[in-house]
Amino acid sequence: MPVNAANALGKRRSLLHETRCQNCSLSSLCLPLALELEDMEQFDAIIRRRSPLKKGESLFRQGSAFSSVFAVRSGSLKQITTEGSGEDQVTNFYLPSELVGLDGIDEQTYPGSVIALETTTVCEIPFDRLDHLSEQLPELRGQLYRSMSKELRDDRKMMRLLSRKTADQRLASFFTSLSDRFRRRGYSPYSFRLSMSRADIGNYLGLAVETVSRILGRFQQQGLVEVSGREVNILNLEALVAQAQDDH
Amino acid sequence: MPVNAANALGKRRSLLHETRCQNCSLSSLCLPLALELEDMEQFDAIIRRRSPLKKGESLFRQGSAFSSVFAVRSGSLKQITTEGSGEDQVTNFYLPSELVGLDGIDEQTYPGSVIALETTTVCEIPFDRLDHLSEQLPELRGQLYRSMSKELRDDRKMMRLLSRKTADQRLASFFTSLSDRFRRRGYSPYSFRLSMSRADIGNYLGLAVETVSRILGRFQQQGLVEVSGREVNILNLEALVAQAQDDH
DNA sequence: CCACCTCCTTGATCATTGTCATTAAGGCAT
DNA sequence: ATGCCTTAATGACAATGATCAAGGAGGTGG
Repeated sequence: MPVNAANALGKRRSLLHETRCQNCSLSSLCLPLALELEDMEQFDAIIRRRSPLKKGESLFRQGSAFSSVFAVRSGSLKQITTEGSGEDQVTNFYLPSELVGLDGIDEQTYPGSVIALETTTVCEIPFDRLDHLSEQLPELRGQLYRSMSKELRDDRKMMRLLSRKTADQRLASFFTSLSDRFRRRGYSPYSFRLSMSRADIGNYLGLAVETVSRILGRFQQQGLVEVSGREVNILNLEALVAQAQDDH
Repeated sequence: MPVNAANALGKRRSLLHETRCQNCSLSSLCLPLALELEDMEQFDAIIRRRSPLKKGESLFRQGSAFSSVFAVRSGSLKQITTEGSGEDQVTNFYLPSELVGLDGIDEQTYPGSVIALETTTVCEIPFDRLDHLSEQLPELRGQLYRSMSKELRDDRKMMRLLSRKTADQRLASFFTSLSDRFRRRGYSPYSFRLSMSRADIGNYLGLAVETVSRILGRFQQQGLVEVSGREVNILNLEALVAQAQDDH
């Protein structure tokens, strides 16, 4: 019994340890990044931890009532929006530390479904409490503004990609952007695993699956990358970056 | 002299009248829309009025330091971003009551130049003062969040348009969207003047100018619209809306 | 009022990428 | 392991929209 109790305590402590912002390895990237320890505790107190999502499970569905934004803790997700009877459209991929659901504030419903691409854990941040806390914590407020602003900026990049770049440039951009995001998160920028399918990539980039396949093949022949299934090895990042630029 | 004084006073009053949020015809659409009269006065106090921009003049240039967001009071503008040695990309058009510059918060520089398409007046809202005021006025804060969220949502729509819609659907979407925005602002949704060139439209929609011209011609033959130069008459809005949808 | 310059239109041709079809490979459950 | 079902690769063909070329319209300044 004492042993069990000790175990239970240990478990609880480790759980607690894992799930506090102060101890989170993402704290330098995530929403509370600008907060003092004391303030971070306040922020920490409004967070709701979720049990992990399994691959394919949805965090929320398009059209459901907006209540929270979510910070990705581990794993990855995609956002898909369905319009009319039309086909789904992948509008975003989310990696750890990124904020999901900000586009639901305006109309108080989520404009797309967000689905786990692998086993994924998120921190749920009830928006009304976040807003209220942001009243007292200017740094938090600023970070929230910055997060939204950054997403706007990224969207502009995406629009440029979709309206001006060739299929090759799109794929190159996709890989260099992923590489960069991994680098920022402390992972290898050269070697990673795609958590999304070719279909997801194509849909996101406005390309047919076949085109994605073909170009991946071409990139391999050119010695830019080495792709085996979903494992990616970037062999020549420079060249890939150059390729991604739409000025030549 | 007394006459002159009276004139001057009259001028000043009318200027004052015109330039206060309470009296602004856009107050039901603009940032302070949720504010009580008393709060609106506070908001009003931080606004800086700008002398009108002439056609082609820029509100700010890409890369210049971020300091303010701007609410369009009259006229219209376009945002263009230049990347590398690549061509310009039109990323947005702004109509009265819309907020310009929100994508500059994150990196503290404006990610694109914003240029008047006609004689245009804007209200300048210094961001630090806006942020500070938003601490005391939850409604203002909420409206700011909503504005950014709406822009994110609109961006998703644009991405969908760019990656999944045909040229015809893009043009149809463009017209129905404009129509709707004019309607909300109390103008005719059927008859309006385009302040942007065909080149701007094409660039924005990811199409060549020639394609824009051709499709406009086709729309006229089909009796959907009547276009003469930059004057637009929508003859069959229903059909145009149907055309804009990407499900058939 | 004319000339010039920009903006717009229209036609012909070409290229990129999508679609269709088929095969191969990989993952998961029985 | 075996087989099924999903995912990926590759080839042939077609289509949408870009590019190139040239002419017309409209507006602005001399």
